[in-house]
Amino acid sequence: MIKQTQKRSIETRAKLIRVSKEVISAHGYGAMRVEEIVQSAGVAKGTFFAHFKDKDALMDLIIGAEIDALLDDALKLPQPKDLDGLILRLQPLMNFMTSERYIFDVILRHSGAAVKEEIGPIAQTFDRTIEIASKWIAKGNFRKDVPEILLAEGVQAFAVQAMALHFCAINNQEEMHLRFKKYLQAWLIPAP
Amino acid sequence: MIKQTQKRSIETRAKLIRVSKEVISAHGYGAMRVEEIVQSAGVAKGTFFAHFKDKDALMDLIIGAEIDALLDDALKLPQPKDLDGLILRLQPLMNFMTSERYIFDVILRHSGAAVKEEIGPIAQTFDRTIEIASKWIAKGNFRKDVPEILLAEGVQAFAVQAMALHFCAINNQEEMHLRFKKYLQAWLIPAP
DNA sequence: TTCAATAATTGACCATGGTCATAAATATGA
DNA sequence: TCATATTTATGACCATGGTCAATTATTGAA
Repeated sequence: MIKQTQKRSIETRAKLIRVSKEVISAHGYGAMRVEEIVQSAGVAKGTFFAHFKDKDALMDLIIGAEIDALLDDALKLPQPKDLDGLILRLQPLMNFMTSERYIFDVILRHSGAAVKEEIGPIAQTFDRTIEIASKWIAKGNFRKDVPEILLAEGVQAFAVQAMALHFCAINNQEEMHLRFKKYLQAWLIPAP
Repeated sequence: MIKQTQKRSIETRAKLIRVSKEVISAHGYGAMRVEEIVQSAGVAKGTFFAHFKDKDALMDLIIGAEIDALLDDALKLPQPKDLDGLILRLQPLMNFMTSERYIFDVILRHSGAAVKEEIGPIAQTFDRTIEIASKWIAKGNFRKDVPEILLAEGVQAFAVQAMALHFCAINNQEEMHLRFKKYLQAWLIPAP
């Protein structure tokens, strides 16, 4: 038997997401409170959890959508061919991910999905990023001794590392990108 | 003026840590409840937070100590010289870090310290791991076109990536180590 | 020993995410 | 349209981490 989803339910869910985005753009991700969302949306607290497994699930959705939008933007620009171009394309992504400690934490929690069947929005964007990056890498002037998918996975690993260190001490965003470049230089263009 | 620490305080703190370790070894890290700790220790809840900034701070301490012990173990063994040896030395570390999803989350949260002055136990073990790994790498038969510190940072980045993917879908520990090896082969012994 | 200053502890209270039995709304078949 | 089944919404309640003004213990100088 297939569960029938009523129009009312779809509307409530949409309202919750819309209100959440409004609240977030006003006060940031970390300050979002479920209580505030349900009050602004005019529904009961239980309704929120009838639509989203937990607060993190909604965050997964909204942050995942934001990342997807940034990937769309990156695809509108000409394909990068060298290291600097590659880094430049990934910069908006990394800047968003590090714009709030809370965002980065949510992303880390969701970057590996719990089970393959229920792979969440953020985990999907990670897959998508690897797919996109591997195509860029294949077309560019980078090492060829290793499959481009592996190279793309490495780019992601280094991006995470650079972002994690960004929250350390007095590192600013410029420093983060410099560190990222140092990693990628050694990873994508080795010269032993 | 220097704060005088009384013996009583030191004892209370030690008791809290001891009880916490007991409770954790009985039920795991994720199941630890502050309420249970203070009851077992026979102190008030406020006392816990007088000794530790928050629950995470205690976890940082205990998990950091565990990692340090594993690093000590690794240093007792002969120094690795090839890729398999390197991976073998890091295996106990990675197995512990992935033995509970909660542990891995705590580690990720603390791997980059908030400010340099108050770098926590886990962040310190990350520094120490890089230091140790870089020495191993310097002595081994690996690429020389890049400083060993950078190589060690990369090893850590790939370890985190392999561990994160371990929680994805049906990956077991063997698969995690295989993936790790694939990364390190390309990172430490490139052949372009 | 006494007393004032400082350190340590206490526990009632709060903040916030999350649950679940119950009620209300909606769809469906006769 | 009515009766019944299914979906959706409700809000009192719970779990758990965390706060802080008040209390108690300790120390050291007179």
